[in-house]
Amino acid sequence: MTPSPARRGELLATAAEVFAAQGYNATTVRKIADEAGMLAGSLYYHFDSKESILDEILSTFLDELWQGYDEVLAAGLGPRETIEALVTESFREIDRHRAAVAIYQKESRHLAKQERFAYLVESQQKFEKAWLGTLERGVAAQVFRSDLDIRLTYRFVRDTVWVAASWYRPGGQHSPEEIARQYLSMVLDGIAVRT
Amino acid sequence: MTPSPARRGELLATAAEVFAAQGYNATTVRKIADEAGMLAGSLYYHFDSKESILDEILSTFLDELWQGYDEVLAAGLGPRETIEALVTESFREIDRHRAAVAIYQKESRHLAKQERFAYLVESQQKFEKAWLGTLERGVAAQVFRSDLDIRLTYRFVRDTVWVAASWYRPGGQHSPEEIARQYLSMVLDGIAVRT
Amino acid sequence: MTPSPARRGELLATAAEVFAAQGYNATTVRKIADEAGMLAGSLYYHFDSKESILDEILSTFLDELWQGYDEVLAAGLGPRETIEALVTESFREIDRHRAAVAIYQKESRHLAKQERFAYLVESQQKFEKAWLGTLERGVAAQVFRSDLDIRLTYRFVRDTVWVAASWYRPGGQHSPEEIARQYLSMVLDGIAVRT
Amino acid sequence: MTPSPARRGELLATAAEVFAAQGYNATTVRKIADEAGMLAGSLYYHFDSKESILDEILSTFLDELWQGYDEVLAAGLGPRETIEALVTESFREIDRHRAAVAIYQKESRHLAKQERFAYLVESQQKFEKAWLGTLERGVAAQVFRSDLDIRLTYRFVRDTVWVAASWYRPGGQHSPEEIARQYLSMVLDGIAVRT
DNA sequence: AATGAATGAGACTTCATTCAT
DNA sequence: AATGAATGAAGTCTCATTCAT
Repeated sequence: MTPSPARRGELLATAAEVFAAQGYNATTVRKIADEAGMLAGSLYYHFDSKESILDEILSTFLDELWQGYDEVLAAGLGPRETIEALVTESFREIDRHRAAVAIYQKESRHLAKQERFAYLVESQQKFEKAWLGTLERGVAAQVFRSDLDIRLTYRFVRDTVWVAASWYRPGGQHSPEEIARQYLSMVLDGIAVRT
Repeated sequence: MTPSPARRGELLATAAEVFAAQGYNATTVRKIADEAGMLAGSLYYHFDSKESILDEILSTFLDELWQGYDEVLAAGLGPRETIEALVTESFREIDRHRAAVAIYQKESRHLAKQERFAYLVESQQKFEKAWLGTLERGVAAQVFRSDLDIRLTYRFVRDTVWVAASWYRPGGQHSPEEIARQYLSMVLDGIAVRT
Repeated sequence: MTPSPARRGELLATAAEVFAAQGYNATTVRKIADEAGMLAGSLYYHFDSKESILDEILSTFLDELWQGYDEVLAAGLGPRETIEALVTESFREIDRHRAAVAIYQKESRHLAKQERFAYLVESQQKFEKAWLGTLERGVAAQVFRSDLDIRLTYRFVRDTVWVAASWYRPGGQHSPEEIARQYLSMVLDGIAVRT
Repeated sequence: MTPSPARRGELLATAAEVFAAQGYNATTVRKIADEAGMLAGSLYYHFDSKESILDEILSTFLDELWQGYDEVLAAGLGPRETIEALVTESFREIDRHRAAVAIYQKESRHLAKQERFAYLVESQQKFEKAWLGTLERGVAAQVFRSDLDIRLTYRFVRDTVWVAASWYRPGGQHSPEEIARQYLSMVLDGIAVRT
């Protein structure tokens, strides 16, 4: 007999998978229910609405993400080490919450317009502050190049990490840590051979 | 009986803008019509269906993209120069077809399942062949690092370029060529200061 | 297997209150259960259906009402005294069954169409016979005015009494008997000062 | 070819009729559409929602009602004449808007809780002020009896008039003015023969 | 070229009801 | 007696699409 919170969790995972695969709008509540082996109406015993399912998926993910990030940011590491830790943590989150990350990527921009999803905007601002700040510290400390537009660099690093969610499959040949290592190597040192 | 091509073009541009901002599924035909200053039904004088609007936006974009790419690929450049030319050309396309690129990014994966959009799959395959091939040539020629997983590198470079469409605004402070130059600098040489 | 009659009675009272406040159709079985401190499904241990709850509320009320009315009608009073007694009895019923009366007022018309609630029609016919008959006797006996349309008078007196259920609150400053006295005074003698 | 406002008006009248007959909640949007000879979805070309149909029915009715009432109240009549004019005006409104009045009677109490229908509360307050005030003036001027509870009298007169909507059928044997005359006669002078 | 009105399929949601525990 | 979870029918609403004008 599965107790209630476990069932909710299962349903959320199922829903996240479907949202990620088809897009939130293109996903019907019936599709989720089918996947969960129940009727569409039955979902409403567990959740208020389709939107609240989405909400719970995203907020749960962001809560966990920030737990990891905050720990890193509080550790007092140097700029380069901070970037390395954040990227590694990010790939771990992608590993754990692949579906949620994919949804976040695809939907957050237009969801952010809604009152209910205001926390997406907040999160994105904290995000920017953390990364951009670290990069700036690194430039000041002459760890990162100063000849690049810093905002461009920020976007480059940020995108570089998160787009991975669109093709990443948990249980593939590379562990999240290995992918992080290679990504960091490219981002930090480039793909060209040094001459 | 054939409606004026100029009007069609305007309507396609309007539709692309709305699709990019809200997502294809979340965009109603009425929203497009509103934006174009007409009623929803009137769009059907110009187009067969909502889907055919999307189709025309994407295929027009890809046609132009491949015109540029094919020219680059036919020029007989070295691997590094080819990558540089492809990236630059890509940013030019983003500049010209920002909305179409954004739509492509968000929707191509699930559209590709439909017969009608089979060309998206073809294009993506040609794409992979061009980039991956160039990277392999580069590794062989000892221009690019050989210690990295080549598919990871491919995804890294590819995504890194195209996600830019999600934040790029034509007419901003950097020209597409300038952005390309900085991106290339990061991708090729990394963001870390050389020691 | 028969649940306790006391619990049934409480639940019926609770349900009646909610039906009266929100209307039968607008009342969900869950709302009743909430009010009773149980879950919706649990009501079905006590009752067959939502409709049977309504049925029991109304039929219980009408049974009691007719007990009182029949006593009055059997007492062999004169027409004026009969009207006085019926009105007084009516206000006593409103005092005892306020919710049921309010429901009856609002829902009886369309419920009457259903087989199950045929007794509402019967009751209404007996009702009309009792009141209209008494009024006619009164006109014949020159106790009531003969210059008025008798059906209009009937409706006037009937409605005037029962609508009171919509604002009456048990335990207010006037007893049912006092309200009956004032109503009768208005109905019989009018509100204008005699000249 | 019926121009748009006329069509709206027809649909509103149809909807009002159905709402009055079956109750707002028990009325399905499909029933209204059937009655209007269209499909359920088609109603949404003309109206935002089922609720907005109800809103428009009620507010249109109240607007017209208050136009009539305000004229009466501004005429500077004595208390008895004011009551007579208000009652007559009320029966005229019942004649014109029978369905709307019936809906108002049945639904206004619980609708009033919603923000959107706040005007029902306002109207009801103006209503009370107009009638109660007139009655008080009449008592002071010794035109109405002073031995009755004035609020009871107010409810008596108010209910007396409006419940008529529940049985009134336009085009019956009595004109609204004739019904008003008889009601006023009962209310003012009572139904008992004077001795 | 465009409007106004409607269609019809299908979406999300509600809710009375059932039933194993 | 009551819970927790689910069913299934039905309800409101949305939206791409059609078509006479």
